[in-house]
Amino acid sequence: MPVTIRDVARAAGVSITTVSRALNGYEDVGADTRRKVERVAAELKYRPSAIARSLVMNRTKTIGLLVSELTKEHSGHHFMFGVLYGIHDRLAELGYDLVLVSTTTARQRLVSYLTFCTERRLDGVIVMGIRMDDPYIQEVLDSGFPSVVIDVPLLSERCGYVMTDNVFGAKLAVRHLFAKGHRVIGFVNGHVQAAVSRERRCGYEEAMAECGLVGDPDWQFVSDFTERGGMEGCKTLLEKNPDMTAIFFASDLMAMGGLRHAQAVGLKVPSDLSVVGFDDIELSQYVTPSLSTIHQKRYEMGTVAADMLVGMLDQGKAPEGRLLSPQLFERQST
Amino acid sequence: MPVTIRDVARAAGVSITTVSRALNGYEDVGADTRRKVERVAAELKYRPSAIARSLVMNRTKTIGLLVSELTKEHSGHHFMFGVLYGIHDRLAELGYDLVLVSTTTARQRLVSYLTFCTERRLDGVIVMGIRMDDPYIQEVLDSGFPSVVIDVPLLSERCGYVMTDNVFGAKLAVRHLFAKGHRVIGFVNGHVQAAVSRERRCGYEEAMAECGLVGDPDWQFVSDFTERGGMEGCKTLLEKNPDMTAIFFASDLMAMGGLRHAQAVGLKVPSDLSVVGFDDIELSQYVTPSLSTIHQKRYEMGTVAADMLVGMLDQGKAPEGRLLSPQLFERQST
DNA sequence: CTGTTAGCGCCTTCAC
DNA sequence: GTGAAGGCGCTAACAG
Repeated sequence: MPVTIRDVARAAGVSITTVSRALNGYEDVGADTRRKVERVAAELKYRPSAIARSLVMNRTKTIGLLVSELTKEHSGHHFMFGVLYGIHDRLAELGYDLVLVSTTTARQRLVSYLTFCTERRLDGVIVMGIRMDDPYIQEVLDSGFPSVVIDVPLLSERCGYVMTDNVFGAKLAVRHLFAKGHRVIGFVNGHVQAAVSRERRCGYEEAMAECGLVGDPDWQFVSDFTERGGMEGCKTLLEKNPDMTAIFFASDLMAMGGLRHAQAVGLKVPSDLSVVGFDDIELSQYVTPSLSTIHQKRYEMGTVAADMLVGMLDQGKAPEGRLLSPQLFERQST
Repeated sequence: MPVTIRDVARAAGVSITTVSRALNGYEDVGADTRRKVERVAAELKYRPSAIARSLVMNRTKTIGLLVSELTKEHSGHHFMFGVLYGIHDRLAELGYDLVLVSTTTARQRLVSYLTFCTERRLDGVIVMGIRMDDPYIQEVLDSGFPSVVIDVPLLSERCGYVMTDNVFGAKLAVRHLFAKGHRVIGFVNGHVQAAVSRERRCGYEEAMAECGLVGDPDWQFVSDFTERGGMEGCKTLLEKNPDMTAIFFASDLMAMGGLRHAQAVGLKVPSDLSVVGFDDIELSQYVTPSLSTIHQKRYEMGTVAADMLVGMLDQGKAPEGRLLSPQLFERQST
């Protein structure tokens, strides 16, 4: 039904090839021929079929965003949205489309990510919000599909990554609490399957050591990034360590749980207990007391990931590992 | 490079046609032929090219999500994410892909939505977060592109819509405040370009009349859905009407601004001033005092929109207008 | 400079 | 039940 290149060729009285060349900016076309073709194409409202082009060029100019747990309610959403924006905006600038690929749906649990990507002939993928132990994701990465992973340090021939410098971020948090006079500083971490958890823990321990504080295992609690988990972590740490005056949470949502617990047991924040989160989700400005936290550059993570992937695709650049510096945002909870 | 249907045919010792039929579940294929083809296809890890199929079938099984203002910071995000999830999940179940189409980027400001949709040969579009007066969007809707619009009541041959029953929602809010004993109830609305604003205003005025309250124009303020705008609206209304004891805001974010202003001028919520929002964004549970609000079924709006569009596409169903009932969530601010 | 000839990978009549 | 053509809309050699 739509007007094809053939229609334009006929109307302009030239061959299909010439139309193709004229419209794609090739130099070897007569100036007036080109003008005529352009005029006719415009008059006919010709829209070249990206599908047909993809078939012959063997490139779809489309990249997939692989996300797991893209469900109604999930603790990682706050973070992922920001990244999504960055990815989308930059990809659009670079002339790439973005299709969402999630694994939450019944249908997609049957077909692997890899099948999906291959069938759609995606040029590359950006992976986000996926646990390191996800069986399907490994398949994609092993397949040599050009990819960039958010928040997991995986580097190979065709796979780069971008993440926040979590070690540094955790150090910022601990140093801040130390500077505020705290000496018994707890740490509530996220689940072990997240690479960021390892790094944040590492940063916590290193910073504690730097500050000359002994690291007691009882000062740490492994949770799951949820608010409920944060409450539990806060409760446990305070019970085990009555002298604890500050806790660093590996996510804002967990810190919210911490604030809630403190309130429940009548502890004043920040005077009785100081709290630092991680992420700087929007919520953290709004709660009372507002939450001091480590800000991650979400949007920038997205643009960097998009740039890296397209660089690999269009310019054959090598994938790399990029660390973005986080920042401490001091608010009322410390 | 990837294995094609021809490779499978050769390896199975049958024709391309037979492979196609066997793999696509046609009946007129010998039982053992089918088994053999399936086995060979699996062994070779054959992945049919969605691109090639699209070209010949003239259908991409891809729908576009048109969003404007998909920027780093925007007041509508909270709402749009929920809808996005619903759309994506349902579309995946139905075998459709979702590509994001936004207009924020430099490149896309040059090409209209319509051009984009046509070139990608999208099967349909879902439109969300777009002002009614957006010049480009009209182009898409006029073009007869199968579409479903979120939050704007546009109904035509190829265009349906889904939105919350905003009139009813606003009434819920006003009735609730009335039931709490308030008689001077203000209303801070969003910008006029949003269809929902008209409806919420309508619901406010009708409910006021139902309650036997005279509607003073000074009780209303037209703002812009932002927190800052909400602050301003709250301030203005209270200055003009010192006896005002309750305000209904057309969005939670504006209500946040209201809460902030109240706090700034030393008004206690809810005793001095009661506040009701609209949307039930996540924030509203976390602020202190937590915000009473009109809950919108965001995820469901997405699934309904996806169902409607695919119904039009796959079953030739007629587009329709669907209203979803909101709910009052009573919290501490009233 | 421009047209002709081949496909890209797949589905679909139409014969056998 | 199966295969042989033809073509979806476009680009890419290769000739002239």
